[in-house]
Amino acid sequence: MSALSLAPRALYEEVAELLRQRIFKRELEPGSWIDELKLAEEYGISRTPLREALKVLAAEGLVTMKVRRGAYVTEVSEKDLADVYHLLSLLESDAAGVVAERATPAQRAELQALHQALEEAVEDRDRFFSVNEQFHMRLLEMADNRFREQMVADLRKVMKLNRHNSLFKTGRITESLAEHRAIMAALLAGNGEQTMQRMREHFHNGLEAAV
Amino acid sequence: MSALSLAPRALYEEVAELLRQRIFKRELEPGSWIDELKLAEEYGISRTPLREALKVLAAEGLVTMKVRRGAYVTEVSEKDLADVYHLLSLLESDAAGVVAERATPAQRAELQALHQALEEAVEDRDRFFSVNEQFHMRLLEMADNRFREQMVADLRKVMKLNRHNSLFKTGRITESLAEHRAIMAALLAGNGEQTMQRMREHFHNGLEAAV
DNA sequence: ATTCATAATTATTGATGCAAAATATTCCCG
DNA sequence: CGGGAATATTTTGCATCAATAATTATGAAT
Repeated sequence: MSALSLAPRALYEEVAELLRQRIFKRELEPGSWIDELKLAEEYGISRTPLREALKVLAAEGLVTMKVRRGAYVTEVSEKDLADVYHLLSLLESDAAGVVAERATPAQRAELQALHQALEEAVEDRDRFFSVNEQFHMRLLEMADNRFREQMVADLRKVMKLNRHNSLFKTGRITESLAEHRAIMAALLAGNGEQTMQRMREHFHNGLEAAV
Repeated sequence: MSALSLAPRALYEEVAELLRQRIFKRELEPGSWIDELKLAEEYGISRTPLREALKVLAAEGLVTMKVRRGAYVTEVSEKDLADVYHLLSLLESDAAGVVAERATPAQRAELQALHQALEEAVEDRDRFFSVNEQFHMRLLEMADNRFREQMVADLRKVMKLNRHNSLFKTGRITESLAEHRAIMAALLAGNGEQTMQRMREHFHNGLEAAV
């Protein structure tokens, strides 16, 4: 148990994070009812902060509140996943286009460095995914739109409700890298339209067949 | 006061709606602190449902929670408004493109009818805006992506925090109508790309100079 | 035996109370 | 008279308690 925290969050925030983890780990299964009393006892807290945490999670789309029937872990259909993925593609592609047109030289260099790290991680699966994640993250931050960042974060959480925990097809590192290379070229050239288009294709190719 | 409601919402939902209205009416000003105790007394309720309502509003971006310092009405900067507008344009344009490609004949007819109503409302300002709102609403619904609908709804709420309550420039009904006509033509032709492009331009032209 | 109604149990929702923390105020000292 | 520390007040945040609504179980009647 982490005794001290530098930025002391409210209890309901802590609980929200704990519940998120349990939902992603499928300890709390989609569609199942969330027993407030049991969880409150389990965490040794009262039901008040737990209820507040559930409201936060409901806003994120992770749980669904039914009037007078409590909270349920959200069930995502195949269509839901496709819808969410479509929006992620739209938002992140646009972000890439914006960055291509507006990024400072320092930012371009940073992305280039991340891309280089990606090239060098081709042998190391885990590292590749980790650096890839970092790249998308930084790109999003550089697009400098907090509302988009929040939306993408929420959409990604919904994506994690899926039993296939990865957003992307496995075993296409080589193709993915080639696409990344093309994206970087357009981005460094400052071509927003092309960057956006290539990022969109990258997403399209990366879509897990699912099911 | 409506005595009976078919779908009885929870108290915190009712309160959330009341607070939304007060925020939009600027009775609660952006940046100002929200006095839980005073509001609870005013509504004759306890702090518990009020606190839950505030969490919902925080998720929508209307209020901002500060640890151990309570809730504040969110302040939106000019940049925030531009960012939100950019995302609305992105999401709604894409929706239009999707509808152009996937709409059923019946849906196309419905949009056509709405457009016709718009043409006929050119003399009546209020009616024009109302029908226009309806058109965008139905289009969004037809795109059939509940996550997008939720996001657009939230973004529009943030937009309403602005003191200029309208999203669009005033006194450009003629131009707006011409753009709508062009959008409809592309939509009825089933040309998704063109519909999207024209909707994006429509948004671009409609952006209030703000400030 | 099956169905409908009523009662009992269970769980959610709202109210109240208490403790900790942050801010404002006051008092004392330089 | 000004600055800083200590105290007091205000307010958040969590816990406990009460009430309302829903579901399930039980019993009676057809």
